[in-house]
Amino acid sequence: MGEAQKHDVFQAIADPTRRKVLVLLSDKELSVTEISKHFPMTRTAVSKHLGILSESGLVDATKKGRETRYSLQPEAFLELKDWLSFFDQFWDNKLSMLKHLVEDGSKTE
Amino acid sequence: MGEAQKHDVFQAIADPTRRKVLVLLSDKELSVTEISKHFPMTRTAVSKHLGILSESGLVDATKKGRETRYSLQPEAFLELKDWLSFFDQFWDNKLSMLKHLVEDGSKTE
DNA sequence: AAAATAGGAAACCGAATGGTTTCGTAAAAA
DNA sequence: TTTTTACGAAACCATTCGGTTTCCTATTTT
Repeated sequence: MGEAQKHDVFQAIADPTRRKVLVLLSDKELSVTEISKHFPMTRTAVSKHLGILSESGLVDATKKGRETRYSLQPEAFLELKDWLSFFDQFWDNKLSMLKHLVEDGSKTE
Repeated sequence: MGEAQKHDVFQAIADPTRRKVLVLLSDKELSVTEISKHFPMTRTAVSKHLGILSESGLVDATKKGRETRYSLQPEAFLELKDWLSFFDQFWDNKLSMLKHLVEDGSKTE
């Protein structure tokens, strides 16, 4: 019950390599070795990235024989969407305000 | 034209302090000193966070006399929304698959 | 003019990050 | 059974990160 969970979803998507991994996994589940082929770094490095992704809940790791299949865990994106959606209101307001300003023409064209 | 831009939006929102700053700024524009009151750290530390946020484009910094007013730049959230929305399709599919599974009743209730 | 206020720049520090190589182990193939 | 393959754990390394203190420069206020 006392899982520390060192990495959350926000940290997980902060790294470009990890974001690319997520895109790769959106197509189909893959092993570490398969994923590694897409990156100019060692398999171990990719493995660590997968560790962080799986710790954050964004991907699932399932052992199948001697290999581990990594797959997307789309539900985990909800936390991100929820946080982002909070700012939607302001985005809308500010955008319509901007529209107003432009239409009012405070700038002599 | 050759702006390096060390910090992008993904890195910017990775830190919990910065996420909280964004929420604060969503209410109204604030100065560094005002924002600092909400955190158990020095004004300088908060100032650095604001530097990163403003570098990423998520906030705007405008000097007004001796103080700097920081405000939300909601348009910058679009990059995040866009990236996230790519995964919506998979989220939807998996969710409806799950729904199916549940409705089919593979679990004897 | 003097004092107070707002805030950034610089130097510094410990811990975290992203990467490497090396090694051990379990499963599959020969 | 021997060998190959898949992979993680560990130790290590340079750089970045989040924070501090100290100091300097503008603006306000008095």
